[in-house]
Amino acid sequence: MSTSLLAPAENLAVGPDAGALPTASFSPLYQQIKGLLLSSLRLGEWKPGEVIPSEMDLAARFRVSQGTVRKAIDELAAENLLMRRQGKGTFVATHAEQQVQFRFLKLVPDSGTPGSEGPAQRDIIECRRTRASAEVARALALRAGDAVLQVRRVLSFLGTPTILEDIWLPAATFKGLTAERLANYQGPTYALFETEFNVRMVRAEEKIRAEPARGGREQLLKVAPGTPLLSVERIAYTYNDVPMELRRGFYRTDTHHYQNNLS
Amino acid sequence: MSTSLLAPAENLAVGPDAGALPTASFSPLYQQIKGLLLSSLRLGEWKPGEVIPSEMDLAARFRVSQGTVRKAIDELAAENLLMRRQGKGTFVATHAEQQVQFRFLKLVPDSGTPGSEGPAQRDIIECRRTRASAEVARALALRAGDAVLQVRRVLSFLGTPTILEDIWLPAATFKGLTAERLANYQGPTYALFETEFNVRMVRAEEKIRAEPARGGREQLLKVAPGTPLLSVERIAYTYNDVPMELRRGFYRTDTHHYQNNLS
DNA sequence: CAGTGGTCTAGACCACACT
DNA sequence: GTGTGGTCTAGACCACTGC
Repeated sequence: MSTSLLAPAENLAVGPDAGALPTASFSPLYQQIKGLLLSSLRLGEWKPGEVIPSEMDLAARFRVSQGTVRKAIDELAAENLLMRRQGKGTFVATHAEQQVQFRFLKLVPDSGTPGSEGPAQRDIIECRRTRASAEVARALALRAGDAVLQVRRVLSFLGTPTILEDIWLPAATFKGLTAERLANYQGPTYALFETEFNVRMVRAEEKIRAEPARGGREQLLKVAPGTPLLSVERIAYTYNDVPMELRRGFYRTDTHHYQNNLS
Repeated sequence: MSTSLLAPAENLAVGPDAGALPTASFSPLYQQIKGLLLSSLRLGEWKPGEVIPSEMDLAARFRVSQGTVRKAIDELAAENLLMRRQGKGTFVATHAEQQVQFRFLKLVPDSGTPGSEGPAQRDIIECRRTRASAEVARALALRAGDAVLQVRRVLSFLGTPTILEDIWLPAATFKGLTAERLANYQGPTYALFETEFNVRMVRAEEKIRAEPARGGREQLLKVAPGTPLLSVERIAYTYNDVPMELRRGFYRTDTHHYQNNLS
């Protein structure tokens, strides 16, 4: 990795360019700092919602200049892992915030703004412990047969059932999750995961298809059999690209649509 | 806006902090530089694919430090308007590049990578001049009845018709576009727009729904009537958020899916 | 007021590409 | 070698927050 942060004194010994020694496979200092910050986040040194040390403090801790720390933080902020607030500090991002409440839910009402319908009504249909199928195991990087929690729920807006979701979670990590806790918790499900299970979802991948309503889903969503639904398969990841949730959603799109911005 | 770039000499007169004079509504210098770069892009001073002047040259031109220019370019690069290549220079982004060939097409085959099926076969069903409906006019910021070009085409992968698209373009800007030119052009349609009509698409918004195949679309896509299709309504924008294209696509999702990454 | 993040500058050197 | 973007540092000052 070039300039070792295990011997940080070297970085200050020879001047402004100390961190940029020539190497075979070059890794910028700020990337290494970013990695260290990531470790601290992963290990829970700073928890979601908390402030992290100031740029100056971190610079002193890692024996680099403030600008280098800044660049590392900039990237983490761009990835939505940290949140900067001028005059206050830099905070660990959390799903329990109004601003980013719907960051992972791209289904919005055709008229009005996201959330304008008020909070969704959540009905937990079931929450049970089961064994991972081959497909679930592959998605969650488990072995087939490993224990998983399976949750089925319906989200309704203005009284209309709109989203049916099946969620699979590794039972080892989400030990103690029950239908009651899911139903009673106020706020995003991912915020509950943060506070109760110390799991922060960082990014997700979604595969979207159009499928006819069948297999009992038409009843739960109160649509005619065969009605086209949006099938949204999501894998959500924590730090270090570790998959932590598989979610299969069926969205009604008669009054809502999936909104995506390309750039 | 604070420090005026119309009187740039002031910025160098008093030292390192010259650009950060206190103001009522504060606008950082690099944001102003970004605006100037955006103007040059919009006015076509540098065309897609071309190099822009070096950071040092731009710094001299705008009478600011290289670091300030760098930050402006960084943001434009993050928005995919510019492309940096170490050792070579900074280039105006273009849709005519292998790397970003499919930046706006999120439909990928279930197995294999995007583009692994080779180039799509494009059949232009029609290309005609018509008048904007109220809906089209609203999307393209035109007046109802204004002249628009309407294109209908089918994209096929490995011989299977997979995407049916209706495209609406303001006729004033796309004067001279014909089915022949669309069919004969090798490469992304947006690359043709760049070279032939000097229109560069910068971002787009998509609204996605599940809808049954009907109205003749089932025949063009060779599916049974009522087959669920992904309906993708896209508005694409050039610089300054000017809408330049309305596109309504219907995607078969039996062998492909719409891939989206959330973060 | 002190402390935080945010901006700007200046200079040095590195990595990469072309000649 | 020369020129490009990329990294790192150091120091100054600005804008915002809260004591």
